[in-house]
Amino acid sequence: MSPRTKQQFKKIRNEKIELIKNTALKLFAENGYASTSISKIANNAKISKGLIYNYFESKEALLHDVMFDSLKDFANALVVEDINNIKKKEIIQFIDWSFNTLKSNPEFYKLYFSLAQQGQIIKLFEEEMHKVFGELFEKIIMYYTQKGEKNPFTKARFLIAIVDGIGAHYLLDMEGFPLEETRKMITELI
Amino acid sequence: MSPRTKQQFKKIRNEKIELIKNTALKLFAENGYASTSISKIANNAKISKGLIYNYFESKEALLHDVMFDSLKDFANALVVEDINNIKKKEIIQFIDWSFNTLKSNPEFYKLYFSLAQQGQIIKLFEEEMHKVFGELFEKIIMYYTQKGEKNPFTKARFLIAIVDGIGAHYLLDMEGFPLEETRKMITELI
Amino acid sequence: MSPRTKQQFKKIRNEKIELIKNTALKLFAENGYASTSISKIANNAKISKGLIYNYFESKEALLHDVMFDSLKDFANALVVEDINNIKKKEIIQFIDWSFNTLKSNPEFYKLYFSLAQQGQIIKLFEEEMHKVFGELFEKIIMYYTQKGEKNPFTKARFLIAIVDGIGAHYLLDMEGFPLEETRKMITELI
Amino acid sequence: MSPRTKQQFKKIRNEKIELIKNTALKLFAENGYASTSISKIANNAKISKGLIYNYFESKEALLHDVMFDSLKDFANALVVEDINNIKKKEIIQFIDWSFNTLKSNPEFYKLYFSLAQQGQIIKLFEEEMHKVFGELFEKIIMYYTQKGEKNPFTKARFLIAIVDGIGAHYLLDMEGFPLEETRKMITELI
DNA sequence: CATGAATGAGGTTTCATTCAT
DNA sequence: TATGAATGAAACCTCATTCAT
Repeated sequence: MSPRTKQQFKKIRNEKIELIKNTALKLFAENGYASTSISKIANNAKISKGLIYNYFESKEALLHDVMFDSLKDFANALVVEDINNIKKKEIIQFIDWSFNTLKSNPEFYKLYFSLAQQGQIIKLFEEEMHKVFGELFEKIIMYYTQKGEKNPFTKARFLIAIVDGIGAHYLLDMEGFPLEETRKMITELI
Repeated sequence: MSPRTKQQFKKIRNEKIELIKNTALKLFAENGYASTSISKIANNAKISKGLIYNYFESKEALLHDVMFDSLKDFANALVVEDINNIKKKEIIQFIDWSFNTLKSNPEFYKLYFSLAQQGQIIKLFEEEMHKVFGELFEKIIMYYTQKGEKNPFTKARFLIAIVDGIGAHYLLDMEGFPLEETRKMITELI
Repeated sequence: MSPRTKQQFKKIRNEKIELIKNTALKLFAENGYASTSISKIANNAKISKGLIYNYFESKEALLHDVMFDSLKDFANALVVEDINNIKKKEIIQFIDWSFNTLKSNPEFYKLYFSLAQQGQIIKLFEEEMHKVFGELFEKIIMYYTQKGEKNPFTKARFLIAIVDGIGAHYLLDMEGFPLEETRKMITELI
Repeated sequence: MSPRTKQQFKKIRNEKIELIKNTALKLFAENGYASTSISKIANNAKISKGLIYNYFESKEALLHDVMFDSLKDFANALVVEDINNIKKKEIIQFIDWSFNTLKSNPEFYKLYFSLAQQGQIIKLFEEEMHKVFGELFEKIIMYYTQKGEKNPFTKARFLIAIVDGIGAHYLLDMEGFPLEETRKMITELI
């Protein structure tokens, strides 16, 4: 039992933090944020309650970090080569990415949809959300503008709304919902 | 000195039940079901906690009744004159009705969207939801079938999903979201 | 609907009082005093809660009156013709009476046994109990004294204790318990 | 800074569990199960309400564990050397043990007597009770059978009933009741 | 005499958080 | 770093009692 090096400590820290966040995301998504207790998270992760408070200031801070992680991925999801000439293919790639992560990481979306309407809680990561979705939104507006659409703003709002709508309904019935076919329908709309 | 008549009692009952349900709906929608305490509802309605339990067996029963009321309205929203010949106009009227009630009664939708992803809670009114949305869904499938669409099922799913998507995004930003224009876009899609 | 006479009112009063006391006794015996709510009694008797408070000051007062009624019967149960010459037959008749009422009115005994050990509650009818059981006890002591027993006090205590023991066990298993045969055993002991 | 060892935690747990059970038994016995609140138990034990729920799932679970503990002692109280030849001395030793624990641990008996008549609650530890008292009862039947009694079943029922009767009356008047002398009377009956 | 709406104190239970080790 | 005992506020709920009619 030689003393651990700083690096070892750091590794342990990071592993534990990931474990806690993943467990929290899973349980928040399954049962809702308010109905998931810190105890449940600790039990599920097979650690103690106290340890969670070593890494996160509060339950709210944990939720924030959980959401932040997933939101970060969005920031880089709509890659645009030339901002002055956004291509349809790039938009479609973004939609595809969204649907793929919806399938591979449904927990985040479930949590997002269940919290989205709750003012108090959404404030915890309002800033990040605005930043990420704002940028995304801007690019789509620009795309439609460049395409010569009359109402690029409305078009962009519409596109994002229906992607979310499809996502939400897919999560409500993952077996029955025709995700691939609706994906194509959206693609045709763009 | 004679006791109130049965009618008088019934009137009091019904008024208080309405008061409680309306207050509950408002608060559930604002802050979520789990985060809304019975105390808050009582304070907001200016009655005692105990009275709520005079009229509702539990917090869950209250939620059930609140949802049930609004769900009932849906049952009659898509009026079809001839089931063997559903008209485009009828579908559009339903969409219009949905958007109008979204504006006039946003609380129900907020609550619906925030609960939709939570299996445990949705079970409270699963039966009603299945009945109402099931019938709605059937009619839309029939409409597309009668129109000769190749994938009426997918089309129907798609339509409902994007209506929900628009609804959700409208609620997230009631001032900024272009509801009227997106409504037209949907209409064109049908 | 001519106005009721005073007698009619009195009759209604008495009938209602009996109804309430009987219902209360039944429910207290079944589920315990503390676990029986005034509401349950009202529902069971098909009257309103308020009416109970018309006739009884409080739940405790109701319990008192319920117990008092049954206790009164005890007062006259051990009939003694000549106090200076109590006969064995008279004692046996009392035992018989006890066992008969045990069978015909088990509720009172159940309630009595379940409350007997609870100091706070027993105080509600301590006075009556002392009076009734005291007199009873005195007579049995006298009987044993007249018979020339060395320890009449102990004998009396013993007799009452075992009658209660038999009673309690009979109530615990009314079908299986050999009441008649144990009654004979007691009779032989006297 | 290292966490307490498992043994240290176990010791703390066990001590607190004992403290809570002892306090609960005392208060349940004094005022009855239903009339004893968790708050009272916590105050009496000088701990917080919450801690009780760390160790017991519910008030009912606490009652169960409290009863279970005491019932276990009964299981070994009637020691029989040769099951085919149960001796009078062994029965008497059991009676003696009963009376001694009645004096040293009256709380359990008080609680037992006050709950015995309440079906709902008794179900919490019905299984344990049946096991313990069933075995006891069997042995006494066998004893009377081996002695050549005509009605060993009735005799056994009678014996247990009167022991309980004596116990109950002793608890009602611990100073005045002649426990020693009634004990002898029972011994003579066997 | 009779009703049941209404209250509020107090009951059981949950849980985020703290802290000694 | 890690544990889980401990707290206390607040949640859901019950119920004896009051009172206007």
